[in-house]
Amino acid sequence: MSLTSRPIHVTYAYQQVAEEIEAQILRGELKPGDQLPGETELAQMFGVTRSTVREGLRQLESDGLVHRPSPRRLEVAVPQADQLTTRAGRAMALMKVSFRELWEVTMVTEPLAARIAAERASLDEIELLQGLHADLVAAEGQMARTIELDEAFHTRIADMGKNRVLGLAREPISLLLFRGFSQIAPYATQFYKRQIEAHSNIIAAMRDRDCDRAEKWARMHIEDFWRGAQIAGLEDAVALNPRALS
Amino acid sequence: MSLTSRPIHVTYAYQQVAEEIEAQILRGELKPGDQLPGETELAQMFGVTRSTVREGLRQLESDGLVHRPSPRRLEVAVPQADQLTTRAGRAMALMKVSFRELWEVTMVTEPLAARIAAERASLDEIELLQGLHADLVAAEGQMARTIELDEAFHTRIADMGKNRVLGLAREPISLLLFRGFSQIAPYATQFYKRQIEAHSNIIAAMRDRDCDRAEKWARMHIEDFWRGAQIAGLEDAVALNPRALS
DNA sequence: TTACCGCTTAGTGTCCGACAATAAGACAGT
DNA sequence: ACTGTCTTATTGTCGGACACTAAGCGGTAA
Repeated sequence: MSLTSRPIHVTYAYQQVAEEIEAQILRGELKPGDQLPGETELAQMFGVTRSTVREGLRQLESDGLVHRPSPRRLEVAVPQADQLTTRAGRAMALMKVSFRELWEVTMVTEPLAARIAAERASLDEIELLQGLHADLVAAEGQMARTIELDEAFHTRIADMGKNRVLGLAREPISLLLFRGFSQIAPYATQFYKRQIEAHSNIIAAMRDRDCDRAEKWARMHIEDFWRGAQIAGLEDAVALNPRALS
Repeated sequence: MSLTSRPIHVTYAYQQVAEEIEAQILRGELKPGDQLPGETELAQMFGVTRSTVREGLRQLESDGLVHRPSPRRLEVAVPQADQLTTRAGRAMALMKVSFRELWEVTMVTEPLAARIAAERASLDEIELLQGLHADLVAAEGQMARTIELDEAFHTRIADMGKNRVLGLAREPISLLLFRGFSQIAPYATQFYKRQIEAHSNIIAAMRDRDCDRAEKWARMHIEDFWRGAQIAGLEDAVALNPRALS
């Protein structure tokens, strides 16, 4: 007997509060920056206790839909990318994703990022990127710093393409992947040179507005990374959560 | 004058509760499926009231780190992809991302998905995909159903590649993009035929384990989508939140 | 024995009331 | 107009309370 039973949806009061406010935000009745009534008032409005409202608010807060600049102000939040990044990164770490999985995706995101950056970046932005690259060159030998700067370099490129979807999608992935570099660096000693070469070429290509070249160098750069992972024998190793390292 | 001010981090009790439990999960001291102590006990452990514990738990709950199968059981959750999808989709909708942004990324994710699926999918999986395709063919003319099935088709392909990172990254994007198709469909009448053709060819390529061909057809398929958007003049239109349509 | 059934109980969801700390706004002084 | 003080509303936290129900227990029946 197959009796199609939809799991009944018991909605607790605090959930309803959260959902109602969420719905209003999603429908645009509440716009980012708008201030919400105080807890007591909300409690009255919904006909529940303040405790109940609070639980709902905590949920919305951690959903990133509302936000407290100060304990006194409760306002509709503009969605924060880093919130999502944290969450996605955590999820991937808990899922124990392998470097291979991360790499495969990075292998398409970074070239795309380089391509559209080459197409759209302003000269100022390219200059800033150059500065970041200089820092990276100067940091030769310091692994932790190198990783941090490399990651920043790639994120910057992604931002330059002015594609927020790409930014959102790639950030948690590149975070995990590049951080993981600390595990492979000891095995890939000549990686630094190749990295610098690749970065230089990407910048040069961007100066020339040569999308194809920028894309190609980005791809080669990520391929190099993979070679390092192969040498280190970490292709199917699990990427660690950056936040768990502290 | 640039005075580097780190924003002081006032951690309220409920936050500390949440953070402490989160840390234990991330460190692996608490593994998915583990049951947590009751609220009263937690309150004693942390030396706070139950109300405070509850607020912390609500936060963790909506973070997807813990989860209540029944009100009595509070256990460490295995991260749910759909939670992240919802959140990311909401964020993108609120950021008012354009079809162009969505499309640019989809243009690299879907071909990748097709490629690795062609490489790794089992014959059974390909068969199942074929079935999905048949449903889609049968649904000709019904836009809503077509969109739904198309979306399912692409998601299925992504799953077949056994890359969870790709799955996580592409899902919210494709959701927004394909749902958006309802806005362009009226303008792209011959799209259905091309869609079916593309899907057929992808499946055929997968049967032959021809990664390149699978990738190529996926790319063409997504390109077609873009042509539709161009005809409809929606390249820079804002994608609507699917959840806001209800 | 195993399977079923009602009872007990611990734990949740919600409520109420309270209090110290403090941010925000009003107000006054220069 | 700017700065400093005062008031007050609101938050974070507390403690206690109660109805409801899921889970475990023990007893009964097959």
